[in-house]
Amino acid sequence: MLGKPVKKEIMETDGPDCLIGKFSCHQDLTDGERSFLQDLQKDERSIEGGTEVIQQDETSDQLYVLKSGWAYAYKVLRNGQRQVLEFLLPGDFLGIREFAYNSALNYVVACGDCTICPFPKERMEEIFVQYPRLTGTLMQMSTREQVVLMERVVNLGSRDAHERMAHLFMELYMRLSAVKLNDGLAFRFPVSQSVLADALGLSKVHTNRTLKRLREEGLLTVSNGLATVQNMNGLISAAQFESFYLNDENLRSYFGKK
Amino acid sequence: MLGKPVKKEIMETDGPDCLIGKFSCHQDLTDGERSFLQDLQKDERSIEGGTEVIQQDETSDQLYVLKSGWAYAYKVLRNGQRQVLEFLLPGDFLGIREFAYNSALNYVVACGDCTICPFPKERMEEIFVQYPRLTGTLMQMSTREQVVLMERVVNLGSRDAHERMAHLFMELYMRLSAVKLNDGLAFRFPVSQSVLADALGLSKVHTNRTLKRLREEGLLTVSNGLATVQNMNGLISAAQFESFYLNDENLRSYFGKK
DNA sequence: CCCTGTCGTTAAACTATGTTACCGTTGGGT
DNA sequence: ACCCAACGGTAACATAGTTTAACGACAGGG
Repeated sequence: MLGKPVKKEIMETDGPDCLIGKFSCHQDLTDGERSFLQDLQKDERSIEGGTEVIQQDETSDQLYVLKSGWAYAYKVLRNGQRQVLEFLLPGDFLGIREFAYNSALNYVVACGDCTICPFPKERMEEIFVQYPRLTGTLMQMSTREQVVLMERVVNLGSRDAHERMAHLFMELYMRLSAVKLNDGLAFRFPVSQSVLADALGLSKVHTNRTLKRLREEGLLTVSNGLATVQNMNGLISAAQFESFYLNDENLRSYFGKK
Repeated sequence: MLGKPVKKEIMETDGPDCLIGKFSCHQDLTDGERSFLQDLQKDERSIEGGTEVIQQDETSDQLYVLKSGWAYAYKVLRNGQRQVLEFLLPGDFLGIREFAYNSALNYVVACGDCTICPFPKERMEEIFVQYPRLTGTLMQMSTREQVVLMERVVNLGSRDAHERMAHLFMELYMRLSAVKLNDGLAFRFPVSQSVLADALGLSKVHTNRTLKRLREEGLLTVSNGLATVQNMNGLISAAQFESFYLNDENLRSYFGKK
């Protein structure tokens, strides 16, 4: 608990190619497409934990690829309540939702140190005009994110605290293992209980209680920024988790591949 | 279903052009684009209330434009719970979210009689290849839907029953009045309390209580399939409603227009 | 015509979750 | 070395929301 001499850090498999990797999941890339994508990531910035990458209501013409580390998007209501909308993992775009708007609709903040690759919004328009195949993939990715959001709506609307939390951890586990960022049944989880509470729409206290219950049931432990699934089947059924919506095999292919 | 003699029906301003109208909000259309869109709606079908247009887990290569009437999308959990994900209004696409997947992720069912225009999924791909400007607009529309979903996440995660219900009615009012389907402060609301409950993530009983409270506070009445806002400012502040996210003026333009 | 099912409505008892309050540990700043 | 802020943890109490159950209105079907 203390000296953490061993603090085993899980590799963040970033490499210079996370964007290409992401698109490759959906389609085979031509050389032209490949070098276009590579060009988007030529710029790279390190930011430290807590940095706000995107500010609600502010205008920016930058988009980012999250290359390593975690971030989360949140909104603040007038009464001060904060709602975490989603966790962003390596390979995700930051601000792509805002690119259709004149100003950002939510904050995005790094949770733990991150590497991000900024590029100007206008480059998206190049895609529409010059790379119809990439556009199709982009639409697919955007749809996929919508589907994840819908699942979150179900989570908040229809599940109780216990199911909800189990579901969130399953979602994260699946998303991380899709890009090999898990370490067997464990994964890095750089999220405080209070952020977790705001993601689940629960109070801090109840979040803590629920976490404790998951631990006592032998389903999952979280400590020291590390989450470990102790009983996968148990967790899956506690969450009523359907992996379906996250499964790339269920994605329809438009252009070559899969 | 049959005689319904007087039942004041509010006009559903459909016309043959709801799709074109929708795209025109985002960009000026060329003749080619216009006739392509018109072609998508050449087919037209009437369906009666309760018909399931899209079935969870089933495959279809049809997409639809909802030309008149309301529909809603929902999911069913293993324990039988139903979560309504969104209400679909005239001019909306049905199934566009599924078009990236091999099979549908949720049901879509008509609430009240509807007219829909089916067209094959493949026509979407034509858009990517042949109409980059339409593609950009499509991305914008998809982003917009995501933003609405995010607002729904906030609603379910951070607001209590009263705020939540007020917010939903404000959202619907705004969306309807954007396409002139309101009648002053009133609008058609063909939704039973139990569907409403499943949309808000509340029990039927509490939904009824909350509706009663809104009525007693003089904010909103719902009866006989008709919702009437009695006190707009009151409703807005009860909902902590920010019209921002629904406002087309906040959309960034890529290609001509606005 | 009655019978049955759906819908809105309300009351009372119960329970999941929120609130407030407090404690110990850790780590960074001065 | 100190202090302070952030964080995890827990208990006792307060309340929003659920569950069950019951009633009337209404509509459709035989």
